Amino acid sequence: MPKVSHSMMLRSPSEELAVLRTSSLAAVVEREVERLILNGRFSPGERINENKLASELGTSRGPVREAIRALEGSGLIVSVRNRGSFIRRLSVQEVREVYEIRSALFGLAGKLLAERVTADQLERLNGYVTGMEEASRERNFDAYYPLNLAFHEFIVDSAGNAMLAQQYRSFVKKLHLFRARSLVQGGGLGVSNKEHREMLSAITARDPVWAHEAHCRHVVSARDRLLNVIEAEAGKPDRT
Amino acid sequence: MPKVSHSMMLRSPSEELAVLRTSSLAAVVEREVERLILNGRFSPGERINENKLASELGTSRGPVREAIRALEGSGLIVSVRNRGSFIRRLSVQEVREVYEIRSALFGLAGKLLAERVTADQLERLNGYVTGMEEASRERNFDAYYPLNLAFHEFIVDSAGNAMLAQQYRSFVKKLHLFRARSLVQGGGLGVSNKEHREMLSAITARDPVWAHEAHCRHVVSARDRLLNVIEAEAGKPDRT
DNA sequence: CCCAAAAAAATTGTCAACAGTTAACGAAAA
DNA sequence: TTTTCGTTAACTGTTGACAATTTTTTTGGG
Repeated sequence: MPKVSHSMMLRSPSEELAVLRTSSLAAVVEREVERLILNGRFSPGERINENKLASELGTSRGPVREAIRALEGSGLIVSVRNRGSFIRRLSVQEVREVYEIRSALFGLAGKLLAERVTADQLERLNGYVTGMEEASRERNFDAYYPLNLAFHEFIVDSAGNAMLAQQYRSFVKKLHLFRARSLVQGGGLGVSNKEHREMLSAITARDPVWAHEAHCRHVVSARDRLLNVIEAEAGKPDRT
Repeated sequence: MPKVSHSMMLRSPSEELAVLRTSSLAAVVEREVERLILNGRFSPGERINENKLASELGTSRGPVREAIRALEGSGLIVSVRNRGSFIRRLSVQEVREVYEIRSALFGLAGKLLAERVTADQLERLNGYVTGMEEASRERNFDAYYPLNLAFHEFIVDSAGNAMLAQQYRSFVKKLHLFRARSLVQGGGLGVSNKEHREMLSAITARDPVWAHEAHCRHVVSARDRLLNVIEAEAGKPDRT
């Protein structure tokens, strides 16, 4: 009896079977654990109990261990022999490192996109940006964030470098491994919109150097906003 | 009885045990398989036989499967359910993608290093570059390549971003997944030396923008050399 | 001789059991 | 009361077995 379906995305039994035919149980467990991490159901530093997880997902420990190793390979989990596997916890320094790398990757995406962008793509990019500006004016955060996410995804997906897109996503995921996940995507709507506008201008102008500059800066400034908040928090320790 | 030691780096029995106490068998297998891939004992596209590998390394299939999943997570292996796991094979397009990313990462390393380089580090960098120039004059390839490798490693390790260093290495490893591994590190000693000189100058000048430029260009030009060779090979198909 | 279907072998996917290690708990001594 | 030691429980590491699938070989017909 596959308890899997309970805690997973809803799927019809036939679909469930179709998935099991092409991807191993380990792969299913891997996706599920990643989801649990990204949703915050697993917190950074938390230990993963193989037995518990296996019975919750209705499998044995074998596939669970394989899934854990896969996630370890992609940097979301850290294992210590005989002690267990833990959700990776990023220090402030490591968050800084992630942003530096992400900045370089996103800058590359901007540059590549500027060199190859099509009219259709420009139109869609414009749609995202004006949409975000509108949502921002209306203080409609629930509309803003999905648009913001889609905008960034669209850029890295349109750059013509699949590995780059995958790596970029991998580093965005890593930011969920910081203790204060909620702070990461916070703040600075007005500033962001201005930056988005410039990115769009650079891409529209098909200017790779400018686009690289603008895209890099956008991530760096997101990093600075986050570090400022962290520093502010460090000042007034308590409150939780 | 651990047949492991045969195919691995030589270690005394006590050391062997010390390793086994801190790293699981799966981790040992993972390192070993990675070594086999990087040494070319496993070729891109080749299938990995779990039973065979397990008995060769003196373990059971469990740790082997875990190791395979870890390597899948870091992008060296691809698995298909019920068919097996295969050493990943990179297309020319994917090689191009790897170089683009590597260029961005190495450019970042150069920029960061230019901002924080110490006198000691400058001296060592200078040593590498003059060493390579000397080896190049003497046509001493056996001396050149280790120096070249150490030079690049030293740069990414000194940039003050551990994750960047790890990622950079990961992408260099991926280049071994191209069918013609041997071509990857070939050619262009004179040109490389000129580029190395400029990189050193930019770092010495502590000029982040220049260093970024120079480091990026260095990787791009390595890519172009490789792509030229590939194109030349495509012209005259046979010979193997 | 070649092709298709069936049988056999090989290989992967999953599981349950066992061994070894670590962590938790409680009792005895300082 | 605190600390230390020993016992017990929980958990991880590894293995071998079994089930399911794919690949190879064999066999029979055209």
